[in-house]
Amino acid sequence: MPSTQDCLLDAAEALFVEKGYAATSLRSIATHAGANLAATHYHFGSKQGLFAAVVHRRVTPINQARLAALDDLEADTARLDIRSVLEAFLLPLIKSDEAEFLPGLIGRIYSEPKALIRPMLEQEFGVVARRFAAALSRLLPELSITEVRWRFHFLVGSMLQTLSLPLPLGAEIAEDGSQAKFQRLINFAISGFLAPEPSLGEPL
Amino acid sequence: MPSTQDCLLDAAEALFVEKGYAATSLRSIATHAGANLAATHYHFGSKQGLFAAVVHRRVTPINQARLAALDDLEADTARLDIRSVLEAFLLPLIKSDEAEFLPGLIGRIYSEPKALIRPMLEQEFGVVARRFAAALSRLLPELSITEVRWRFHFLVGSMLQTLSLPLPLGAEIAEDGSQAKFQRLINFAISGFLAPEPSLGEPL
DNA sequence: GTCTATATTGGGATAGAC
DNA sequence: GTCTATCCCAATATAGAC
Repeated sequence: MPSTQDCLLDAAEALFVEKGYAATSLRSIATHAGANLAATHYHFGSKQGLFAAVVHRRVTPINQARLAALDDLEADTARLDIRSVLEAFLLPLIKSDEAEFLPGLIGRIYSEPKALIRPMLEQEFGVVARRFAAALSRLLPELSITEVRWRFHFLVGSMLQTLSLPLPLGAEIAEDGSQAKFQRLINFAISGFLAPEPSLGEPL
Repeated sequence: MPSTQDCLLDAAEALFVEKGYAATSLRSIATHAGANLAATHYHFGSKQGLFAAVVHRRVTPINQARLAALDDLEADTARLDIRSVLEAFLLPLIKSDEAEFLPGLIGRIYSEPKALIRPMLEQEFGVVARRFAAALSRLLPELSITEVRWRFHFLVGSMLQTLSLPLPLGAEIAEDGSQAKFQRLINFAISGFLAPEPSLGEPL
């Protein structure tokens, strides 16, 4: 029997993913969790505290897996290439045991009111983003570090889009599995990372 | 002197972008617009109606510009290549006169509760997505149409990420202008589109 | 078309018994 | 640690005067 805390976290997660932060009431969370309204305040202090706990619970193991995979790669430079680094970043998303709700949740994180989420973003992902950008930069010494950061930024955007929408806009049906989607994404991104540095003149 | 309707649309847009749909009250919109609370219901019927009007006002001219640019390209096949198609899709975002609030707004659209926004998404963007995917598919005949749609999907994700966050996560400062960001994005995406079709085996 | 005033509902948070 | 009951406030929406 899961604890009340876990029931609340599970219910809150599902509802935040579906409806977003502001549109989800503590009452509905408590109801879905089979718990009492006051229990949310007892355990998490506030709605914001509950949200932070929900995010932290999922993001922490993912980011640990990412950094561990990168550590492994950097300890064995024979396997270190762009593909392996991108896989170290992306595959924890689909390999994790708890990967069921995680995609939608991470998609949500980016979209909540800035005042609420921007600090969490930097705190939860800042270290990871910097370490992966640095690793990629060493593999792409002909690119400026700024350019590498932007390309990583684009990759994150594609990742979030893939996590948020189950299939491309304008498509009929034909769902791929998560694995296939991520294989497509990694293939696309590798090629993007290998592009030459653009000339930033004004011909737009 | 702008009309009350336009004042309401402007204020609503700014607040929806900043705080999201659910977290924005009609009261605050009316206050910022210098209008009355009841005026929102008179002009737009409901909060949802106001939101739809805000989105439609910005998205329609952008999508018209996109389709017009694509029409021009397809009428002059000498200029038709991947870069020109991607530019036809992306440049209206920064060339438009009203491009100030638009980026954040489009970023928002994707993140609101699915029940509210998914139908609008398909209606506002479905045609555009299909036409651009078809154009790209003709330029990349060696790729399956499914693969092309996915790559376009990744591009849209990168675009939204770029519109939503002003600079890459983990970066210090060093802001590029919009033009430079989009040049980087187009350069990255062209290379991605030129990648060979991936083999979708299971080695993940 | 624009206002005031209000009806009605639902939100987050808390006090205090058990 | 969990409950009931309640406070207080903000929300959307509407009715009706001007």
